[in-house]
Amino acid sequence: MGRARARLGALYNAGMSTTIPILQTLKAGCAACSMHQLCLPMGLEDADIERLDRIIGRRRRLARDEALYKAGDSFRNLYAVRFGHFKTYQVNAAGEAQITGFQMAGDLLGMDAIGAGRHHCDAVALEDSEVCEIPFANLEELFGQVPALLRHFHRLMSSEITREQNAMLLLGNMRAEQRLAVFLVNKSARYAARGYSPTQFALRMSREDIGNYLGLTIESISRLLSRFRKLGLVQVDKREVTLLDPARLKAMAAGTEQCKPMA
Amino acid sequence: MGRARARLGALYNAGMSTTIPILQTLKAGCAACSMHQLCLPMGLEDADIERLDRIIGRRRRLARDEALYKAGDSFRNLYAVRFGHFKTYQVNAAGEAQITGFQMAGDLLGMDAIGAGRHHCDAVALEDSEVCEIPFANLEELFGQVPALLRHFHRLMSSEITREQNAMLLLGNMRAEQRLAVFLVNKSARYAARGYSPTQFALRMSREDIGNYLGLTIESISRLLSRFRKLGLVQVDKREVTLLDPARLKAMAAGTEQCKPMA
DNA sequence: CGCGGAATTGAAAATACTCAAAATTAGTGG
DNA sequence: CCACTAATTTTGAGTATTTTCAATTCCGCG
Repeated sequence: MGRARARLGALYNAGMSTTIPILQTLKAGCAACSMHQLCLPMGLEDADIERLDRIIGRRRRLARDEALYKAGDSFRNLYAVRFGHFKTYQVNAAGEAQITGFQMAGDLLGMDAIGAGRHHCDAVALEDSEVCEIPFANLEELFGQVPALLRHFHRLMSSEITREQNAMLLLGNMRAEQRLAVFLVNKSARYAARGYSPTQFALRMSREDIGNYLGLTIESISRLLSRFRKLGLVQVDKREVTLLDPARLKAMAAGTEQCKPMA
Repeated sequence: MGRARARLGALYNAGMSTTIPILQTLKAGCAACSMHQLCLPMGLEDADIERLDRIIGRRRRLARDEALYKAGDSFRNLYAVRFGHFKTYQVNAAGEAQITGFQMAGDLLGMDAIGAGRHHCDAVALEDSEVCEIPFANLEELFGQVPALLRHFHRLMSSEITREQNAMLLLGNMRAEQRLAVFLVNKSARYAARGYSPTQFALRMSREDIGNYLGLTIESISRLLSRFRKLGLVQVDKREVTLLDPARLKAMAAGTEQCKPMA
């Protein structure tokens, strides 16, 4: 986690993480963004989307393993993921990390920093990604003029609270097997909401990240995936996952069914 | 948890949970409330506190074990705790609960319901308590007129996210001993912030509730408390706790120190 | 072709859980 | 106010799930 060094120069070099002029020119705004049904502009009228567009800052591209922000950075912007995937994690006094979430296109990053005016987790790209920078001060101004925007923002923050309460439920009283089922079913639903296949998708994160997020070790994740595979619940090829029995997985996620390790 | 029936008629009868006329008359508003430095009106000017006062609904008293709201209830109000203590918990498909937080005077309840317009956890009084009902629709109106209020509200929601991320860290990668240390140190800090002793306070919740919150069993909590007691870290009498070695407890909470069970 | 990170698998160990019983405390009714 | 009953807490013994440690294997990439 903390030891993950940015592997620059894979597809993008360090310079790419700053704004690319040609993209600025091509910038089409929220209305044209495929995520505007999920993201901050959701439900806004065209005129209001326009106003939102005007305050949105530059786009930022991040190479895999590059940090969008780090704990301790002062808070100025929220970020909307345009494409790619991120993880956010907190590091405790002993230097161990806990991943608190995985974010994908349409998700908003940085809301936890509003309270203290300072980020207290790291946000790192899991693959080459792009975000919209949303200067929070400007957004606050706009809230006064676009009530629908404010209301949606509150819904987003509230949903973030709900998401984390669900994570507490998972970490607090589910067995390993159920945790992984919940994880897979969740990912499935999130891809479905974005128009992708609910049964076939790529995990963007390492087994270690999954384990960390679910409060388990990498070995446990590996063993569980093997078990799920042997039971015909999933098909796994590297990070490509196919859910072969979504119904059973959902039942396991709900806790109404379980699977024993085979003899 | 789910089986806890409201034990009415202890100090207050069922009728007390509705508004008591004499209290309405005596109602002095936020400015006079001892919690206004921590609660929603924090940092507001007198004139704005006045405006906030005008939208605040009735006060509600709750007897021990009485529910302020239940999962599924439609969301209309936020609640500010005036005195007493609450727990919020979510129930999963299998009927098991996970306590997601303990709230005390000055805390705001219900923010997680804004997103869906519906509560998805139960909030239950741990002792006889009182809350201010804050109609959210009115609060939203006021946001447009009192920017400082909106800003503080955002800080509160954001802090709620932060709190839950810390809970994830706790549940995801701390051992039992460290979890309990964090719990005690947290309580200590929260009482200190309210002007009470940081070293001596009453736990308002059962061992079962503590265990549930920390992702441990009641037996583990009991054993850990015994161990802490034998090591001279705390003194425990029923639910009365005295922190005898706060420094050591803080070190344990931070993960820089640990204590083995004695031979 | 070989290096290195990531993932898998196995065996042993540890932490926390379950089950059970006893002790203590709180609540209820006489 | 006391006694009885129910609920909560404590403690013990045995167990289970998950971790830890270790050894391979797999794969991408130079």
